[in-house]
Amino acid sequence: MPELAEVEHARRLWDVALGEPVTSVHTSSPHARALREVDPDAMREALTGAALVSSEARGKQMAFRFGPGGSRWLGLHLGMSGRLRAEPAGYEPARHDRLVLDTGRRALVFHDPRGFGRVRFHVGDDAPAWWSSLAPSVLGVGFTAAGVAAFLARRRRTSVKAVLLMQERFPGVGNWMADEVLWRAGVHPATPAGSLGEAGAAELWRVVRRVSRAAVEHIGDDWGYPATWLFSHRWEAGGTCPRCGAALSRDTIGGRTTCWCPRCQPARRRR
DNA sequence: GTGCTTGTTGGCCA
DNA sequence: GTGGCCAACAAGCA
Repeated sequence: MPELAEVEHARRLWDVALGEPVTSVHTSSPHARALREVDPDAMREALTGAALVSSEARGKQMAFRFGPGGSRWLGLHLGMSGRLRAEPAGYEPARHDRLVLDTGRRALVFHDPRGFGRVRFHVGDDAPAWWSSLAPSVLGVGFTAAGVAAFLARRRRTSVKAVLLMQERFPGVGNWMADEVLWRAGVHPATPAGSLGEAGAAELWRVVRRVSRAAVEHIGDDWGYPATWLFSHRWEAGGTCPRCGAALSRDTIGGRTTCWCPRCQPARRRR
């Protein structure tokens, strides 16, 4: 389920170890896909003895910084099925644990059965490109209505659903958030991005921010979203629209399973 | 057994 | 070069 809010939540789970030096580093098989971009031995050497000093999430990406000045950069992406956990000291790495950092007081675990997640590592005072080149947060000042309008215009023939999934403009928006946004905006997911126009783009911009902010506020240990959200009904058999009660539609749009309300999000007439 | 899956990438084609 | 689409990656679940 890792989208913006879940990633932010995952990041906080590891923050319990802030200030604690790493005593040992366990990685799964060196040829695991998740580790394809790192040298496990070099990472182990650079992290051992270094304390976790800060963490940050940007969209679906996370950076954990270790050591004096935060010069050791550990980047994590959860992929489809990744989870972060903090376990008591003495934790034994289990199947599909891609990375386990032991601090002596607890173990920080990156668990990812499907292996679409990704570990990156960098040593240096400056942020590596995989961190510094990320798109501006949808909750920050760099995410503007004008930027959204220009992006939609450039991808005018692509379905708005597929466009919302593009991390280069909507970092952190994933499949369920895209559907939630379109449902609230009353836009059919197959609508070509270019047909929304300036007003439609501005509305989409507003709703992306609103859904993102609300998702971050609601994420927590009990992790559930309100029953008034499409999210709560999209996977249940015979799910109905929480706003109008109509049976929800489901189809593949933009290459992903997409759920929408045919009454609240009618297909657009061609102009 | 079948047919899905909350993500990303690379390759192909227009 | 840009935009657009899709298969592939892997494991678990119904």
